[in-house]
Amino acid sequence: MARTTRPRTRDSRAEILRAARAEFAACGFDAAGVDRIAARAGLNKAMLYYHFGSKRQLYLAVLRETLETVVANARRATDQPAESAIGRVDQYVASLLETATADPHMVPILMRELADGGRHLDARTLRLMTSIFGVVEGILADGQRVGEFRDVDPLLTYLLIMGATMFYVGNQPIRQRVGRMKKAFAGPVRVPQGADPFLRHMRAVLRGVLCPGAEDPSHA
Amino acid sequence: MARTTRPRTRDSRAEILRAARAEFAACGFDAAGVDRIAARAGLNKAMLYYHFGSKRQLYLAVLRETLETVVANARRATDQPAESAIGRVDQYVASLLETATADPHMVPILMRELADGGRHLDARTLRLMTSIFGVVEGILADGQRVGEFRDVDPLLTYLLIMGATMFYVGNQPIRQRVGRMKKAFAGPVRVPQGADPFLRHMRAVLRGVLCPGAEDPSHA
DNA sequence: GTCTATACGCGGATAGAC
DNA sequence: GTCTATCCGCGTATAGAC
Repeated sequence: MARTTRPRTRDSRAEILRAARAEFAACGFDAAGVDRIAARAGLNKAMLYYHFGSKRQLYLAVLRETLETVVANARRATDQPAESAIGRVDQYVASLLETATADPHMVPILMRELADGGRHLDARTLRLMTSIFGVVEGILADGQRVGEFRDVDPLLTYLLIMGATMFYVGNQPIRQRVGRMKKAFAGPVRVPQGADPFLRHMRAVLRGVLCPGAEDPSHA
Repeated sequence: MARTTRPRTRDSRAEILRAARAEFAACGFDAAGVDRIAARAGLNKAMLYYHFGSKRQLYLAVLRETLETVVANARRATDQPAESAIGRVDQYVASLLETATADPHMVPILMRELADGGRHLDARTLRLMTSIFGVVEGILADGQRVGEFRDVDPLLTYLLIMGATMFYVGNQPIRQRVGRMKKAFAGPVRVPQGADPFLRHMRAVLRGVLCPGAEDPSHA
């Protein structure tokens, strides 16, 4: 009964959303073209306005879907009871990286909205962003309550994880280009690829700042 | 003799660059308007093309100027001989944050170019980006040589610092908005502001991951 | 629900006078 | 070096047939 859309619209709505995500990721809101979105979706431009009303509402739908995925994955990953609070932090970071890697459009979309100063965010979408922070905050509070964690600032920790992850994923194109033209450069710079080096690094970083007296062997 | 531009152009070139930086930061390359840039500069649109040839070359000039500032400030800050390698890391982070705060257009410009996958970067500008990495790499190599640092990956460390700094600065508008509408929210979330909390946090983070057996009191 | 056709302004870029 | 005037295509959005 909560069927707001009719049963058999084929899936033009979903098709438009898919196309819009790709276009907004590639161009950003202002530079995105509704013509291109419609073409990518294999539909006509008028259908965009029939289903979403405006370019902006379509963009908001894409943004919400993206943030909802991040929140849902983070909650699912961290709700599994782990043996320790730092284990839940690890699960959060891994979930974030996996989400960001699974959809190559996620990082550009979020980075562009950040560069826009959150200009297009309405209250509901803004709450979604704070929900992601809430996941980190909850884990840190738990760890601090049982004395496993130091009293570090949750927002700074949240931004550290988010910034590092977004940059690691978002920098991949540039890293590859630099690696390809490394002829004239002296440095045999090992360029880390894939999830493992990053996750190991972040485990070391977060243990170092969160856990008191951690002289763990995870640095080898 | 190396006077490529004539003495008295008033400073229309510089004025255009200033206006272009603001516009590119606010909109990104594709969505930026040469009309708006010319208007902001108090000049005519044709002057843009007279001085820079194309929108893209103008954008590249802005990008290079930005990156050159980052590199120059980072080198100046870290070339001062410090008592320890970790002290030079602190100086690098502080220089980066100060540069990013001094010019409010820097972070959006760099984040948008990152979201674009470095699409507009030519070889020369790409080298400028690697120069910033080179600064971090040099400090880490020095510290590792004298046994002060662990053998952490320089690129992952570079991305950690850069990502955290860009997100801390770039998130300020959203943080302020969230703080302003915190009525309906339970959490009395302390929102860190200014340079000091961030720099203290980063000092703790980087000591934890770089320095072996650091049970320092900087966490209080 | 899906399409075609169209309104109408703004996009980058250039020509040419002064 | 600086300006005005202009080319021409693409931008979002809408009207209305089927």
